[in-house]
Amino acid sequence: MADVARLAGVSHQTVSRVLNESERVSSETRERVLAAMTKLNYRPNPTARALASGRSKTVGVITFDTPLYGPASTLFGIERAAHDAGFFVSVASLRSLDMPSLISTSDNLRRQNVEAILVIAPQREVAQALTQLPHDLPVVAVEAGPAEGVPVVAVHQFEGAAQATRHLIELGHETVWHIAGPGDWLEAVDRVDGWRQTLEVAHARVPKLLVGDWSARSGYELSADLVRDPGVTAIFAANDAMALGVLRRIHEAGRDVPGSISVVGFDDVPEAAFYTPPLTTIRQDFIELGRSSFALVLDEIESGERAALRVTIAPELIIRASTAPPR
Amino acid sequence: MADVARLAGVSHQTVSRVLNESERVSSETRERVLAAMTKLNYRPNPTARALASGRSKTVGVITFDTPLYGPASTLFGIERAAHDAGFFVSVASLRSLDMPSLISTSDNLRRQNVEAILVIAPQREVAQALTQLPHDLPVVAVEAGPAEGVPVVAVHQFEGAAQATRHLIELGHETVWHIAGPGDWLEAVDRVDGWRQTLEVAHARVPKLLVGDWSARSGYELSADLVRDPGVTAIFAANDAMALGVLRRIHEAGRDVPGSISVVGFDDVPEAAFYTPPLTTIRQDFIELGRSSFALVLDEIESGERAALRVTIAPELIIRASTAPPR
DNA sequence: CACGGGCTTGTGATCGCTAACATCGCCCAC
DNA sequence: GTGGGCGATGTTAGCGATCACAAGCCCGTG
Repeated sequence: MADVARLAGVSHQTVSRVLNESERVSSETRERVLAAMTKLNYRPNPTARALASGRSKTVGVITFDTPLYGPASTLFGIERAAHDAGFFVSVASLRSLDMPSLISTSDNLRRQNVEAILVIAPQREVAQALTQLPHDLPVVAVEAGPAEGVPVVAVHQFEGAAQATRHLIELGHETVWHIAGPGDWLEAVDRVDGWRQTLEVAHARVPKLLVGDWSARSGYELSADLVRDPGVTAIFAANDAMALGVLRRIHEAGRDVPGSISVVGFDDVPEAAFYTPPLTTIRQDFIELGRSSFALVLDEIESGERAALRVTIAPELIIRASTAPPR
Repeated sequence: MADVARLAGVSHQTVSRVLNESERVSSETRERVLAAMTKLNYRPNPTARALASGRSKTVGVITFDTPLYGPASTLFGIERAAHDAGFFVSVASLRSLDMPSLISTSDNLRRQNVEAILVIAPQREVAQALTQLPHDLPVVAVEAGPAEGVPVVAVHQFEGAAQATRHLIELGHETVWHIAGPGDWLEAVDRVDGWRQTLEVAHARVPKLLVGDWSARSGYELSADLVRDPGVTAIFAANDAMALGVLRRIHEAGRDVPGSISVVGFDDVPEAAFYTPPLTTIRQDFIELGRSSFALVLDEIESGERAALRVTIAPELIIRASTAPPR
């Protein structure tokens, strides 16, 4: 920086002003400084800037350690948006889902001078702990979060589940069985609610809830009894992987999809269209989710104000060959 | 830090020494300083450290923008290992796969003071560009990379493809068709080589190569002709998603897997065991891949020496129900 | 013609830490 | 007794930027 200043015949502070696009520099001087920068191939040092200004052009993302499609895609969505805005992304994963772990992870990020923290950890414990985090930094919960205290950007899970259930009811099924995600996941809970309330509105019986762990295996195992029951004609799995497990089980049991049983998933992973049969599911736009989340924190960072408390992204019912009217 | 020094009755430099675990501090003083740190709840500021020392305890990961299972899992593996070693991970994605983009991305990371760069971008262009990167920082190519000049940590693709092909040949198939990944992916190329050479060794005819884009859709579309040919009894797809597309196509064509056609995939995504039928595939341990990659850079960082040029991780053939002897 | 005010630019301190060198005891060997 | 060596600690400069304030200049106005 000193070299640039010397070459341009100005002080280091003027160079800094040019760098920060201050209005208080004459265009003539600015030109001279810019030319010097180019000539010397000068690039500002973000670390020094961060130290002096407290601003780092970096956001922290706290995620829990999973290669699940949703969180991974969301992370990429965030990265993409951050990159476009000239921000860096520092990732930290949660060791465990308790409060101390969240605090210490956020603390680490914080010490790195991140300007905001995005949390992709849609478990109830984490959401709760989130409200306890210091409020000096913008914090946004992505995918799911607490009801209040922290802004949340999420797909409307309730609505998605309702769409799935309604679709099956409207096809003429008497009721719909549900294989839920783990009870400590907020999304799982919302989907259960959407499913249950839709059934109730339709005056349909609410069958016993089955709870899986998002894995195809759990879908496979939990549906063992269901497929033996000829009364079961419609199953809504809380994600595509579990739906896949269900499809597998039904196939092994010699029943037909959708002839004998209809199945709906959730997520619309890229492969869902190629399952046997192609899966009717609820699409979540994770990239958009990441993008919106980043837009929200960026807004908070720049305005200095607390952002809207909830941004909701609409899910979309994708109808494929795994659903049909009951026989 | 000054506060800690004052409270402990020492100079700030001594505090710094304690922080950096220098041997030149008497244990008595160290205790006093540590006590003061605890009492004041002092945490060192990584930014200032980075500025003063040039060391940041951060590694950069360059990835290209994709939610593909492999890269995403690898990223998590790296994060996990980095976290365990007390390192931060800064992620930057590549705008495009050319050299300028790689250079500028690595430059960004570099300015953030990262101590090493891991590149998850197994495309040929990137690998080539990689060798042009400044060598003042440890750089490691993960998943695939150039033949020389940059250390590479990767699963042995050739071997995996050979295992897949051999498995089919040993079952008695006359030959094996292959649906490859995009030609600019090093892994895709290696798999093609493994497939071709295995066929040649077995004196089997080498059928025309089909080239997809990793998506289930491409597998589906490329296999349209194959399934109409009764001579086709074995297909090896270069990843599980494409294999899924193939399974779908075969199913639609009314042929049976594995009765009429055997199919093998690559990756062993968690869902592969639940495809219809469960997919025989080659498992790649992405988490281990990430872990090893980080271990390698950590070693380079700490020793200051250039690490081994290639770390290879063995793939594993997972036999499931999609393969059988030809009728 | 002197003075106030707006625009530009410069000066010095500062962010929180580490590097390099200086200093201070203390013990040992000659 | 004295010089040397060594371990422990302190002092002084940076690292590369920003911030707060000061200063100079030009202009319009009373």
